[in-house]
Parts: sequence; structure tokens; C-alpha cells
Amino acid sequence: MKLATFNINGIKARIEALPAWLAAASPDVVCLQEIKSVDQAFPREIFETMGYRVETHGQKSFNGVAILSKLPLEDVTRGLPGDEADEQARWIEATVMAHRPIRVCGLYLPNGNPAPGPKYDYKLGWMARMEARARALLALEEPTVFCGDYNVIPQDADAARPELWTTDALALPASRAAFRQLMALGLTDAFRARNPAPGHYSFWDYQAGAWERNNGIRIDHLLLSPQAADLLTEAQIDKQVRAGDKPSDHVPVWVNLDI
DNA sequence: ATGTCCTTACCTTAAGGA
Repeated sequence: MKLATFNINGIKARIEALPAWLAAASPDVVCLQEIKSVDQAFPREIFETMGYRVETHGQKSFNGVAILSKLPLEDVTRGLPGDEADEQARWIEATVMAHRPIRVCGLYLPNGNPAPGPKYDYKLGWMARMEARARALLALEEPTVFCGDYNVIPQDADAARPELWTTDALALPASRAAFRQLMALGLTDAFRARNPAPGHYSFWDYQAGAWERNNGIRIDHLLLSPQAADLLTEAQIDKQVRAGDKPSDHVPVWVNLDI
């Protein structure tokens, strides 16, 4: 099963690039972030025609996540537990009915800039809530994948120019500590596990010629439960998508699971 | 670290977010 994560930075703006990548890459399941659309406005027919089931958790203008799947989905839930007052659409879960069921969580972790400040407080609070949710899911000891835009550069090796990010919410020590704490629950960073060398990125800013200079960062991750990690055969970044027509500032990251 | 992009709205232009 090929499972991908892709921050598309707006479904309306990516209405051509996303189907083009789906047709070329043929993932079985894709978690999308930043759909920037309410559920009713999401162009689901385009993807249904391509053989995908479509589950969205959107909001107006900002954020919004979705799962596209060629396999049946069960028990779809929306929203990250732990704060009834949080109205930002950043979390969706579904059980993908592969040969063996696999729980997939699609997430768009808050950016947190500027830090310090209320946005950074929200980021750290959100990460604590995610850790609680991950802990509960991991206790089930089933194949589970947490994939999405984490807005965290885990290590200096995940940035072309780490010195540019030292005061940024994506790389501050507290952000990295919260990410490490999540990993310490027993998760495997799929891409890093299969590609230990530095120099692989999933995001290049639109500004200042970041793509042309390969000034990238790796912030889109698929974290695997032990039972999912046992199934991992391959993990890749579709870097060339960033050079395509009207690209997102992120590119797809995907894994193959032997399931 | 800002040479851009996306979305919305008091919509031929600015703002907020990233």
C-alpha cells in the first residue's frame, strides 16, 4: 500500500497539479493539508472520478485536511481531541481497509510563528494534545501512521541552512523537544529510517529563490507505530513536483507498506 | 530572512497567514 502526505497550499490553486501528481504517482491513500476550503466547496468529483473516496475536514480560508483513498475507509473522525474550544481544522483520522486495517491520522500541525507569543503557545499545546492522542492509539498495538505537515524541522540535518531557522518556531528547542517526546512513544520517522543521509527536503519557500538555491527544509513526515514500521519497505520524497507547473511550496512524501 | 503565493474582503488593492 502506497500512502502519501501532501500539503497542497489550497485546493483551488492546485486543481491541476494535484490530479496530475495523483495520476503519475498512483498512491492508494493520500493525506492532504491546507485544503483552504469548506467541505461543501471541495471538488470531490474530480477525485472520485479517479477512483478515490474523499473525506474532508475543512474550514474557510485557512487550514483544512482531507484523506483520499482508493481503499474503503471506516471510522472517520475529525478534529484533534483535548480542547473543545479549538475550531481549527487540522486533524482527521480513518481506518484504511487494506488486507489488514491500518489507522491513518492526517495532521496539519500549527506553524507557531512568531515565537514567542500566543501562536507559539497554541503550537506547543497542540503538540501536547497530539502526544496524548498518539499514546492512546499506540496502546492498541495496531498498524498506525501519523502523517502530515508537522511544521517541525527535527534536526539541523533536515535544513539546507539550519542557521536561518534558529529563532523560528519550526526549529526552536521547545518545538524539537516536543517532537522528540512524540517519537519517544515508539514512533519511526519513515523517511529518515530509509534515507539516513542529510540533504532531503519537503518544503522550499516561494520567496528569495529558495527552490533554485535548494534552500529547503524537511517538515512533512510519516511517523509509524511499531506495527506499521514492521511493514515499511520504502519511503520517498517526490522532489520533482516542486519544479512543476504552479507548484505548492511543499512536495509529496510517501511510504510503501507491505500490507 | 524575504526576491512569493494563496485566500478573503470594505474587491483595480490590502491584509493575514505561511
